[in-house]
Amino acid sequence: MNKDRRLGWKDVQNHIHTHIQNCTYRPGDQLPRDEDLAKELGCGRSTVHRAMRSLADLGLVERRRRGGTTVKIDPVTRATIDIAITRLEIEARGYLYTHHIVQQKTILPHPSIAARFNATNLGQLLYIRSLHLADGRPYVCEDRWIVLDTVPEIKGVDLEQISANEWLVRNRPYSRCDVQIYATPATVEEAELMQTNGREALLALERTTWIGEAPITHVRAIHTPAYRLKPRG
Amino acid sequence: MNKDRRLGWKDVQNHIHTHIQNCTYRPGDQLPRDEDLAKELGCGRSTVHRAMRSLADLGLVERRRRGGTTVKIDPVTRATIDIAITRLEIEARGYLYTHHIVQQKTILPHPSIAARFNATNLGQLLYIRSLHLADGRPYVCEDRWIVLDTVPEIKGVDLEQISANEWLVRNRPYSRCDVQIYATPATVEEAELMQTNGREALLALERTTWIGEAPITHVRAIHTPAYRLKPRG
DNA sequence: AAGTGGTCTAGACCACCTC
DNA sequence: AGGTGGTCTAGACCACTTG
Repeated sequence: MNKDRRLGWKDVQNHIHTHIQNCTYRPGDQLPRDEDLAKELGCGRSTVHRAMRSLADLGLVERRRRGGTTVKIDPVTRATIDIAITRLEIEARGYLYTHHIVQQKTILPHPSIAARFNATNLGQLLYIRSLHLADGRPYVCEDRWIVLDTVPEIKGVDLEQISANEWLVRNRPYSRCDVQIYATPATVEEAELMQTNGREALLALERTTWIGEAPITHVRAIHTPAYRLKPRG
Repeated sequence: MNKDRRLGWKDVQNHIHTHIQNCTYRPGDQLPRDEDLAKELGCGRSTVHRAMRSLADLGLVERRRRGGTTVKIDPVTRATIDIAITRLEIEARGYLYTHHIVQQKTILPHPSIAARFNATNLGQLLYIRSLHLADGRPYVCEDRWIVLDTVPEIKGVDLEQISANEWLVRNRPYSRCDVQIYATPATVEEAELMQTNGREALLALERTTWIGEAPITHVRAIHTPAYRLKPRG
């Protein structure tokens, strides 16, 4: 006996998705109008709409008013990366997290850093180089520049107790974040800190954040040679 | 005179988002029930729901039935990467795209490749090493393994005319894609192909795809040393 | 100008989870 | 067990864009 429950939007999504995988609908093809699909499948138009919007979010389908829905001609592979607090990432892998500060000083911004913020007159920055360890082994080496004009309170925080990474995430929401990912050879000092052979290839993850127009922080995180960044599943 | 149009879900989203940035709502805080917000703002519950779901998708907020909506305690930075056909990526940057095949052969899978597919008995693979150039300069070096049992038609395709990358995207939808990103030193041969100094740090982007349970292809794309991967803005 | 998707509403019921 | 978010519907109107 069939449980003939009402059709949900995920059912509709699977229906279309399957047809795309079947090549029943091929890249560039026009899909039926929402309303026709609704009648055909026996559900409301909003249910079809919900399914279609989801497929559009996944990048599988393109929708245009008056133009209808088409299967994307040149589909992209869309991957989503969640960058968590380093402590949580390390603990999620089952390791014991520790961290310590290698260097900390107040400086005026080097032009290359100012350029990242796309700003002049940043004022003084707090620079911190810190090492994050998993079970005592180097995991991430983090260079961070914090704009003191935007985040003056951080001067009173003991950053050996709570990492700058964690303090900022907890206390300073941002409205914009630029991310860049690239490979970089380890400098001599970095190789020493990470306990690797000289000039290994390391994965670098750069982030720059603002709240409104005000720059908050720029950070460059260098990972162990074996590190692999995996989009969420 | 105020145009007092009806409130849209994006208005509601901005309203909440602003309060989160203001620290009116701080990480861990409970947000009002959808229904209360709807009354307060003078719109329908579904409009609030739409806004909240969007914030949840952005990773800013957590929703639980009966538990209500809370501001995420440990927010993650969520970045979305669109991996397009290499030709389109190069053309989007305003360069002339060319590509050529460096090596092509039919082989049995090396265990490390079989492991990527998490399969045994893959049968024969088509291996292709190809170079993709932007204005004649090396841009990406691609090593690709194609499972011939799943994609036999590719044997009849002239892969100098259309790259395997593009042919597959156009002709073989996938249902699952694993992505891994890491840094790797260039081998001697790779350094030669990419016209860089030996053992540079290169960004590698690996993808493995399946349709249903059937493995399609595994590809390892190595980028020029200067390459920076930027999530969509 | 007309046809498509986008959004909003009010009401109903469901599913899940916490209290 | 009860309250929260999740979903569905039918109908209405809007906004965009293309034929």
